[in-house]
Amino acid sequence: MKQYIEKLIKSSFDKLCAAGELSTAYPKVQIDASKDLQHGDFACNIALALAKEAKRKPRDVAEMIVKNLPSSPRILKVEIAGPGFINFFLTPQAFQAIIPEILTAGKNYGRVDIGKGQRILVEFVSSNPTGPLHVGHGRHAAYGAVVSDLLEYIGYSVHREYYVNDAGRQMDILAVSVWLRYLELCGETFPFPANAYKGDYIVAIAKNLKEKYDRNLFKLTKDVFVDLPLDEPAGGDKEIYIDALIARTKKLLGEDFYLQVFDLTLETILTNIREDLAEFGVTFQEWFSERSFTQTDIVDRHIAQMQKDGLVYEQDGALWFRSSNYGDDKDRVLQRANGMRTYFANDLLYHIHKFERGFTSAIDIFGSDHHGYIPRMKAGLQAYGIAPERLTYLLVQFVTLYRGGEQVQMSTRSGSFVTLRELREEVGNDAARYFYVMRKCEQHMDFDLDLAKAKSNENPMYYVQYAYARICSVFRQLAEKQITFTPEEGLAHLELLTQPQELKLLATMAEYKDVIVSAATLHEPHQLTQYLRELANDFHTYYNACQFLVEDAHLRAARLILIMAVRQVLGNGLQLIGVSTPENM
RNA sequence: GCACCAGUGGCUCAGCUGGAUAGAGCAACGGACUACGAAUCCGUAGGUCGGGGGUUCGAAUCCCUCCUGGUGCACCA
Repeated sequence: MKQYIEKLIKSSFDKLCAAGELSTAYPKVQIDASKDLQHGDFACNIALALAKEAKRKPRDVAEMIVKNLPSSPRILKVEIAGPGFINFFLTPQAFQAIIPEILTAGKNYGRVDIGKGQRILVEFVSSNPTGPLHVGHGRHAAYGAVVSDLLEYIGYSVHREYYVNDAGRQMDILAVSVWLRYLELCGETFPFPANAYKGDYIVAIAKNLKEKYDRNLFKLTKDVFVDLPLDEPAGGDKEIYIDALIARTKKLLGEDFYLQVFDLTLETILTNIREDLAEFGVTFQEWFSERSFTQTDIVDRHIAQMQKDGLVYEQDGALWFRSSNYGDDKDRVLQRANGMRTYFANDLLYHIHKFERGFTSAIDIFGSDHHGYIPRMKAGLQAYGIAPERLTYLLVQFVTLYRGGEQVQMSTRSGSFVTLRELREEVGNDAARYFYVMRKCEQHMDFDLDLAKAKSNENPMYYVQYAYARICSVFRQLAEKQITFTPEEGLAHLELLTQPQELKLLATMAEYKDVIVSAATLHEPHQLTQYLRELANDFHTYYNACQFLVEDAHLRAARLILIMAVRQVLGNGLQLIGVSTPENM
């Protein structure tokens, strides 16, 4: 409808230009659905935008535009108001036309083709496989999934990717943690390292290890801990201590056995993460392994290329990337003095590789604590000749859990955290999905478990689902009362839909496409939850104001076809955010 | 110290590519079931949009500055 009105305005504008009344360029105009019914259905600000350049009063410009508007069966009247807004009042027919459009498109109502099939890579969650997903990851998962689905809905070809950090020191600490628990299961006792992973899942993996290998991986405690530096509780440094312990473990077990422990640990945790996400309705096209990527020669080749291009220099035995030439605060190390590549080096090349794989753009959904990382990554891409705008960072703020009015303390290392799985079991997938995307991503989220569990009417998800179920219930009543109804009957009498509540519902439904496009392009799923609440509210209001199953067969059919369209839009929206559409509750 | 995000009714938030009287929900108060589900609806009350400057026809929105909260500033990942 907006586009339609814009066309009318453009036509009037062109006419004025041709007549020499106006000589300015067509400005950026805004056409918005009015908040206040007194301001009509849509308002346009073109006169205010033009006034300055045309050197006329806004209201005069508005008058000229209105005078030259082509007439249309969809426009009831046009008024000039306030400082120079042009308000459009639509005819009921204009609203009613939305119903056949919705019902014809069905599940695809709302789909548009803005993306034109462009390939876009969305990387999200990418949590280190060092433990189960917790509630923070859940927000990333839900948000990333909905953003991806929305982009797909507007015509992009979306590739959802999980970057598996299966290399590096954290993974070694994890493997050692498991092995030490294994030793305990073999009957050894010793103080557990301060910096090791302590969650129950570590013990569970150790049990598997014990079952699979019995005592084949066993080493005596005294051999493991002999001549190690002091751990933190003893006054030492926990980082130095754990590194020494990793080296000792590798030495005692040998490379093959160490890898067995490592792989079993990784596989167990990764499988758990995969299943957890799948149950949450979040799936990926690709699980991209850091380890296998860094084992290729791509990384070395790219670093060599950067050296050749003069983007890199050597200092204190390390290899530095001149990121400060590209807007970063300082230069960054790619290769440490000990010959090891930094995480940044691998990650940068991974991102370059994304574009080499043919994606026109990429989105990274990261925790907001990574914000400082963005400039160096963009610098790296730019240095490589990849326009930094092709990579978009979406930063997701933390989730704080409240239970019994108190903040739940969370720490991955100490193992005291609430997992996504626990959350899903407590509040259900639907509520979790809905709540996670209800807030814009950069907004810090307080998640009150008691409230979410309460399943009271404070939960906006129930409100929307209830509207859907209520409509289903009406159609069940229809069957019980053996009233016949066909969509054709309804479509034939749309002109009977003239009640204010009916026009409001039609107007809200007509906005759906705009909401989808806006939510998708701005990566703001909360716009959709907000919209669904409004549509549900319009329906509930209608429900209380008018009866559907009335005597008059024509009116009845028209009303039924209307709520059928409402059900379609509610269903499409709920599906997009990954929430079920129960026919009764 | 530098950087990023946030600061809107009692609470949780929307509005932020400048637009008409700042919107919802919850909580509070008052109403509506002999009708398709009252898990609903309708109404009332409640706000110096963190403070102060500026830009302009117009600022919650843009600029500057200050204050508060969170986060980040490794040859860790």
